[in-house]
Amino acid sequence: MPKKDQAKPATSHTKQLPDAALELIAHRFRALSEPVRLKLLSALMQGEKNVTQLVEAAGTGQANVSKHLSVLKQAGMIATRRDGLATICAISDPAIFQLCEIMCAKLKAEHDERSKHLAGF
Amino acid sequence: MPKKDQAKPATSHTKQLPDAALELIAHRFRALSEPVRLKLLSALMQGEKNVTQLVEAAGTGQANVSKHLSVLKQAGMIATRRDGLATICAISDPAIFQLCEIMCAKLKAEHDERSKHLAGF
DNA sequence: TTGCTATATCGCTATATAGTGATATAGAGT
DNA sequence: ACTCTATATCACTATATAGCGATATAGCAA
Repeated sequence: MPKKDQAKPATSHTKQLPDAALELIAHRFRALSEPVRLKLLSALMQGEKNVTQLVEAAGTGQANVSKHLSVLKQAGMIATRRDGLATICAISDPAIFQLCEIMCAKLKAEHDERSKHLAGF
Repeated sequence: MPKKDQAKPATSHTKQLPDAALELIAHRFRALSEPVRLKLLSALMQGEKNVTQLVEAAGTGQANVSKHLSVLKQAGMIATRRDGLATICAISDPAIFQLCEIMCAKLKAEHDERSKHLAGF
């Protein structure tokens, strides 16, 4: 019979993270894997905003923004509260800043590298 | 005619990152958004490995692993070299470690939070 | 050459999800 | 009650991609 993963790691040197944890981590990275959601987070880095403001910032439809916001919320990246008619959104996890900084630095480094290749042109 | 994004930011206060950069960043986060790819990276954190070893570690088919590796390679996260019959893979960007550490810490914090809620049970 | 092994690629199916327009719900004002 | 505004949800289409089996390619050995 094929060996199946149990709750405890079987050999303790084969895998350092159980599959369930990998799925949770992948799910969170996935929340950051869409340009519209990054644009929403980028807008929220300047401070909390209501959905109408975010629709304006995102440049896509209201229904679409609403869905993207629920993805970010489920991933624990933003929090929402109701204020009268408006739903106010704010970044709820400062780790977002670190993650985006690292990824941006990576991008910038690669961009500089590409520019260097064109320098002698 | 509908207004299209030009190369230069129009107003310079509406968006801090151009759409093209957001797409590149999203693309890189997307490479980290699949459990199998995270498992591959996790295996590579112990040192470089050939594809056969990675197929074993990933627990999925060889064709699938090959595709996932090409995604990671295109995202600049791993590098490959040929050694006889084997293709040796290695993590090419130390930023991966930071990204995963932050995400894991986030997960752990949330898990501890959930456990606390069950503490009085 | 032939054969074997390691890896990559192709063709396909199934699933997930981004986007849209229409509708539903919630809250405030009349 | 009705109306307006803000947001959420539904129904649908289109696209992307994970996974699989089969095939192709590359390198080594005989």
